[in-house]
Amino acid sequence: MQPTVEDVAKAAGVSRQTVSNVLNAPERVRPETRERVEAAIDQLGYRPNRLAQGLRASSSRMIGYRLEPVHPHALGSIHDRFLHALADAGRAEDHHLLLYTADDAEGEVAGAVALHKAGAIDALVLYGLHVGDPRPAALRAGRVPFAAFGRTGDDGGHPWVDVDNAAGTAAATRHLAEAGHRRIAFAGWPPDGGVGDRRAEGWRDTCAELGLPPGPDLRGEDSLAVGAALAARLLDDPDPPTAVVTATDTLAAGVLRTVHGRGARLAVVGFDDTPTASALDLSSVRQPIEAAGHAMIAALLKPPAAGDPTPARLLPPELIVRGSSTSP
Amino acid sequence: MQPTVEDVAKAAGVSRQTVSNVLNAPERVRPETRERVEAAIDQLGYRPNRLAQGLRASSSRMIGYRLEPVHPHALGSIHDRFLHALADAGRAEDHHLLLYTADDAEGEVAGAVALHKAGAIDALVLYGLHVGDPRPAALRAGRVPFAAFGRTGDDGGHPWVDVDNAAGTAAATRHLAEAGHRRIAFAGWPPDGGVGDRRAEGWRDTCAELGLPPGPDLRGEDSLAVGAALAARLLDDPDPPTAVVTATDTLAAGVLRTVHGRGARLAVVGFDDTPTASALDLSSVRQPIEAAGHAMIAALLKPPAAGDPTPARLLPPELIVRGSSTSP
DNA sequence: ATTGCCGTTTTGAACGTTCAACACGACGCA
DNA sequence: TGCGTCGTGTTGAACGTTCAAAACGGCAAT
Repeated sequence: MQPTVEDVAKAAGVSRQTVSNVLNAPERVRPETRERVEAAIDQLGYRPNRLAQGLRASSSRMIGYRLEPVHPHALGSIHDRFLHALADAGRAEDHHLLLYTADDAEGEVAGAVALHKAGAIDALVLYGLHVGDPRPAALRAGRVPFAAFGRTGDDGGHPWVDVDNAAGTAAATRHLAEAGHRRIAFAGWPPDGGVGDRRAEGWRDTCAELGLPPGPDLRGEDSLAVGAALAARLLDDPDPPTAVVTATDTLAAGVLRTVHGRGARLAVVGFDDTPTASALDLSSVRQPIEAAGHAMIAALLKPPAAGDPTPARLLPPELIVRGSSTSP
Repeated sequence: MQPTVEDVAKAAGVSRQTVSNVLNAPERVRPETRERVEAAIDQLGYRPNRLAQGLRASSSRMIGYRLEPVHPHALGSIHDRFLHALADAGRAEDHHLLLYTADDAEGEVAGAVALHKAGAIDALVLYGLHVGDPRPAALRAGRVPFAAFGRTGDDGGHPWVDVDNAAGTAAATRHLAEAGHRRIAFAGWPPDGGVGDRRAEGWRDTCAELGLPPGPDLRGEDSLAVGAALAARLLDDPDPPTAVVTATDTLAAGVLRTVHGRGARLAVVGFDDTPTASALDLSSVRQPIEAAGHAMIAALLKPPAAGDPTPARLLPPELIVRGSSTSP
C-alpha cells in the first residue's frame, strides 16, 4: 500500500541503501543522485515506516505516560498543561507519547514494564511523585528508564524536575505583606513530608524573614468544604488575620465562598492558577509546567553528560495577582 | 536483551512457530507441549515485541489523538474525562493512544496523515467537531481512518458519536419548571449551526412544550465576564426571569457571580458538570463522556457490520441537581 | 602497468514476528 | 499394500528498515 524504500529506489534508479542514505546521511550521496531520489520521495509521498525503523534500532521513539483517573475534586488544567507540554516537547525530537491507564501505582508500574518489554515505549514519565512513592524503585527493578516530575527523597539515579513550591508561597506571602497585611494565615494539608510541607515552609519562612508574626496555620484535606470551614475559623479568630495563603485553588475557592457568604474581608492567594482561579478573580501561584514538561523530555532523550550524572531542575513559579488579594 | 520467540523455543525444546502458536492459536498445540512452552515464557519473562508484530501485520495497534492547546477559559475536566475514557477503552482491545500536538486543524490533519503513512497509527479520533469542520474531508483525502466525537452535517461514511445536547438543556428546563419557575431564560453563544444551537433548541422547545412563554434569549462569547454581564441584563429586565439555563458552566459561573454580588435570586443550571460546577454548588448537565469514548473506540476497532454502514450513537446526558437551582 | 585510495553505490544480513507451505507419524479405509 | 486424512510440528519467506561489508570506477602516486 504505502511505498517503501524499494519503491523509491526503483523509481529513482538506485538501490535501497542509497535512498536510506539520502534520508540519514545525505553527505554520502552525490548531489545529482540525491536530487533524483528526493524527487522520487516527494512524488510517491514516501514516509519511512516507524515500526520497521523501531525494530531495526530497538527504539520505538515512544514515551509512556499513565493517565490517572480524573479526580472529581481537582480543578484541572495543571495536568492538562503538563501533558500538552510533554507532547509538544517530544515533537521536536520526533518522539511521541503513548497513553495508558491503570488503577493504581502498582498497575502503573506493571503496565510500564510490560510496554517496555514489548518494545512499545523507550521510557516513562512519572507525574505527581510523593514522599515514599514506590514507583521509582519498582521501575528501576523493572529496568524501565524514566524521569519524574517531583521529588521523593529517594532521587538518586534518575532525572527529575520539580517546581519550587516554597518559592511560590513565599512570593504570595511577600505580595500580601507589601499590600499592607501584617497578619497572614496559611491553609493547607496536614504535614505530608512533601509538596504540602514545602508550601507551608515558604509562607512560614517569609513571615519570619519579614518580621511578621505568623498568623494561624490551619490544615485539612484538599476540598472546597474544608476550605470553607477553615475560613470560618479564621474569621472567628479573636485576632482575625487579614490575609491567607492557601496550598491550592480548591481550598482558596472554599475560603472565598465563606468570605463572600459572610460579606467579610480577607485577602486570599491560591496555588496552581487553575481556570477556576481566574473565574473567581483569585490571585494564584502559577507553576511553570510547560518548562517542566520540556525539561523532562530533554532529560530523557539527551543522555546526561558525564559531569552531571543526574540532570535535575528546580523551577521557580510565578505569582498571578488578581482581585482577591488587591481589591479593598 | 529481551528474550525472543527463538529464545523461548530453545528453552522449551520446540521451534519458533510452536511458541507463536501457543500464544495465538493454543488449540493447535498438544497440551503437554503447550505447558512446557508456557513455563519457558513465564520463566524468561517473554513478551512479544509489538514493533515486530506491527511490522508483520501492518497494524500498530495505536490510535492517534491530537492534544489541543489548553484553552485558558475552559473549566477543564470534560476533555480530561474524554481522554481517559479513550485510553481506558483501548486497553481492553490492546490498543493504545498516541498523542501529538498541532497548532491548528490543518496541522492536526497533516500530522495524522504523516503518522498514518509512517505506520505509527492505525486510525484517528477527532474531538470537538463543529459545523463546516474541514477535518473529515481532509482525512478522507489522506486515507486516514477516523471516528469523530460530534457531528458536522457532513457525516457520511465515518463513524461518529455525539451527546444529545438538546436533551440536556431540555432536562434542565423541565427541572426548573418542575421547581415552579414560569419564566426561564437562556444564555449561550451566538448561533453557530452546531452544539450551541442544539442547546438553545432544547430549552426553547421544552418551554413551548410546557406552555411556558420563553424568557429572554441572550447570547455572547463563552466567558465569565460575558456571563456576568448577561446576568445583569436578566436582573434588570422589567419582567425578570426567575431561572436561567446556560450553555456552559463558564457562563453559569459568571451569572452566579453577578447574582451573588447583588444578593439577587436567580436559579441557574450550567452545562458540562465541570469541577467548577461542584465548587460553586451549581446544577449542571453532565455529558456521558466515558460512554462516548468507549463507543468511539468500539466504532474504530470493530468494523461496522454489513447492515449498519455507519455505526453512530447519540448519547443522552444527565442532569446533576445542586443548590443553584433548588435552594430558595 | 601496478598499486593503493577515495568517493559513491550496491549487496548481504539482521531486527522479531507470523503466514504459508511442507514434513512426519498415526490412523482409517479400500 | 496403498492412499488419503488428521493432528502436530517444522522450515522458508516476508513485513521495511539500516548497519556492515564489499564492489566499482576514477585518479594519483609509484
